[in-house]
Amino acid sequence: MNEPIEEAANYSASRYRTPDGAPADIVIFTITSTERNTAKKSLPVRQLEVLLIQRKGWPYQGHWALPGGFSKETETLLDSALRELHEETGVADVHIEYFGVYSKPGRDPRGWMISHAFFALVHEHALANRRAADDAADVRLFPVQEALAMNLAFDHREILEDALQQIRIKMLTTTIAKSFLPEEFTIGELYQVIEAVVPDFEEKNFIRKITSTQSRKGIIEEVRDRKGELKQSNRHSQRAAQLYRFTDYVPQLSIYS
Amino acid sequence: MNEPIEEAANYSASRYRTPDGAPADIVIFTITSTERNTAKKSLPVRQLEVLLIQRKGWPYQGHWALPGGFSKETETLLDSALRELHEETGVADVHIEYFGVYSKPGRDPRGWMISHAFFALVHEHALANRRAADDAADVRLFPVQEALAMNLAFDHREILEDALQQIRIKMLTTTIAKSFLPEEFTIGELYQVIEAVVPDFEEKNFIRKITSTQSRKGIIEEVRDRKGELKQSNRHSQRAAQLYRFTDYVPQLSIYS
DNA sequence: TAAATAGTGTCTCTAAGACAGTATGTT
DNA sequence: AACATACTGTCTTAGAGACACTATTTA
Repeated sequence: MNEPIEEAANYSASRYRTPDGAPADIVIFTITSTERNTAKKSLPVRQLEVLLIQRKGWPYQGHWALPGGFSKETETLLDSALRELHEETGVADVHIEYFGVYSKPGRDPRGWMISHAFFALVHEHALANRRAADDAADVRLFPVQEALAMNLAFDHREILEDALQQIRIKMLTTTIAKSFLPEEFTIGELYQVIEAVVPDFEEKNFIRKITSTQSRKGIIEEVRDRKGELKQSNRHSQRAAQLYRFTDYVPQLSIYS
Repeated sequence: MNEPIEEAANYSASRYRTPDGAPADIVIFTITSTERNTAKKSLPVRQLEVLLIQRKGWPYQGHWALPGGFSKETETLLDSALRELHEETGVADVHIEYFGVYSKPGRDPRGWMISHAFFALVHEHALANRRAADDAADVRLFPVQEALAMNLAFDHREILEDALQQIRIKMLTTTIAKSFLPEEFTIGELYQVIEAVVPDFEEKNFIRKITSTQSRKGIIEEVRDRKGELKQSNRHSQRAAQLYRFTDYVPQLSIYS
């Protein structure tokens, strides 16, 4: 920026073909809870779902697609994604993360579109008051397995697969589980959330490991009330369960130690 | 793609401002070895270095920058990055990975440029026959600490910082160390490579852990010659050291197990 | 024979993993 | 009292962490 301005005159940017747009597409995940019909209190069934919109116009009219929109010159791609997320769901202040670019020639019949993919992790209740935006005929949550079997618009199936792979890895290596949980949660709830995202997750002594292993016990901490008493919840069982919250600590993983 | 073609006529893509280009920038890392001047054979000093080019024209003329180039409509961004990497270094078939997008308004005085950042990990000897490309006045390797202290073009310092953070995490959680090592290497060499990328890496019983810990010993394996004898090397010491190679196994890390 | 790297012995403490057993409080 | 979840006891084996010690070869 410290070059003489007149040099710019010698630069011709438009000698080459330029992209026709830079959309941001968002894979919005949530975990829904459904109560089971049992004799006593029991754990709900938790399922990972993804928000899709039904396209109103050309191309792929009537097909289900990931919500998204074109980025503007005056904003970053993250800004575009946040704007789109807010338009589509009314939520702000959630976990959102960039995870990939899709640039295969011919992927969009409208022209040369380089698409930027984000994933967002949202509480179920935050999606209560969603509505179809201008460019959508309908908005719905689909279980991920169902969405993967659908004939989605563009290369959105590939994007969804990649997003899913990403959050499976991150669920196990970071504390993103907290995006799906209330501030204070039980070990059983945490276990269920991990299971909903990573189907083959299985830890026999989960409660042991996470609460009494030196190297990991810093991840979560017991919740106490003002009197310093341990705070418990019996929302899922007769026997009350200890409540925990995440700390700010994130362990550094390594294959060499 | 199963919509009637004539619908496309109703779509006007150019109602909005479109990007002026989608460059791919590459952070090319290598580890250089310098022999120490000691009485006996000794381990070389290994240093992480990054390849920079000196810009020939406007903007940022004379400044050092990451190599990069504009993507074309007929290729993916990975193709652009590979093309650029090959032009700049003559190498193909190396570890290259996408890691981020840079879209802050005003980041490039030439216009609305959304830049895509890759990192590549290259053997030192592969950079022997590099030369300045058309758009560069000079090409050189810089130690990363030195590069970070320079006044790089555009937002390339930020990109370099992000790339460095990425490879530090990946050095410890994946087997990218093999990109910097020969096919067969000693434990001492592996340790040095990790140290060069992650300065505060320290494992007292490294050889123990990596060779005799059940959960990790699958990462590398001892090399044997045709007769089945253990193969050793004395390139860095009087006492020969066992040679190892990476297997295809990559451990799955988790904070919950 | 000393330099420089490579590797082993040994000890203590903590964690992993399995799994049976106990705890709690409603319907 | 049976259900459904939430833990705890106990045992065995494996790994971490520290650090002094031995091994190998040749300038």
